Amino acid sequence: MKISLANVEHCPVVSTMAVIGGKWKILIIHLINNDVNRFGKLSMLLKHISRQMLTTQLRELERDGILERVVYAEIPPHVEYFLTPKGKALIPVLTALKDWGFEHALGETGAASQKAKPAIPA
Amino acid sequence: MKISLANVEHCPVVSTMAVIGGKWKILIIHLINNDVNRFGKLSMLLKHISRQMLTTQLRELERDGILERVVYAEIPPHVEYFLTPKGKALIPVLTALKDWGFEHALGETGAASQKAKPAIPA
DNA sequence: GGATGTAGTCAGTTTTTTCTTACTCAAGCT
DNA sequence: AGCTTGAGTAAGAAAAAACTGACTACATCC
Repeated sequence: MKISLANVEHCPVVSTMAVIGGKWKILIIHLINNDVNRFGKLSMLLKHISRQMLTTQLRELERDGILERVVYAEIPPHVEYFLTPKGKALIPVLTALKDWGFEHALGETGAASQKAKPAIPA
Repeated sequence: MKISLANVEHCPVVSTMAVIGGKWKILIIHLINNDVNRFGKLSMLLKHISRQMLTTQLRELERDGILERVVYAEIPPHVEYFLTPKGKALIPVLTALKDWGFEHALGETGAASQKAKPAIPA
């Protein structure tokens, strides 16, 4: 989520949204928090994300200090992702989002149902 | 409660993000929660939002049951926006976002590090 | 009889985000 | 000698989000 200098109101909420607002980011954070920490595995679970998107999102999350990228010098390549403390601190946010979603949004809102195209088919 | 990895598409987190993920939505919710409930006032405080954007976001939030639009039959037009109970239930989300932002994102991340004057009263 | 004020709408364009398809690298196996 | 594997890159296109500037309506005030 790109936020131009002109409209950032130095608001902590906006700052946070800038970090987790990407289309796949909270999902990625959630998966990594559940020990899905390899690129291929993430790619498999997030079936409809392109590899490039996944790379981009991972890089941004890394840049923002949310996760750490650990490269093992092996062939074929082996990379693992972990949440940093800063990333783990996002869990309460995840929880709040989840709680609200459970109670108010599952399969009913216009916004949620329009964008169907499930990330992972049931 | 843990989210099943097999059902990420029914993920409440995703549903919630679909509702509040717009560029201005949490800000609008925040302002309305602080009794800024008229179009013109919102437009003034969100200096850099276009009127059309504001209209669109308000309409979407209304469609998603987050806020209620009350029209008074007056000239010049008089419209007020209020959070519904469903919308008020988002306050904990707002709080979680704000808390994380205060502690981890203000003026430091790549995504959110643009500096600006605070224009939104906390 | 023109300006004022509120809450918009409309058409068209630009910017940003996301997707598609093809390609890479280097070791190990067959 | 070629296929497989994991974790990506590159280039370009398509789709979505956001922006711009001009325009509307109508009662009241000056």
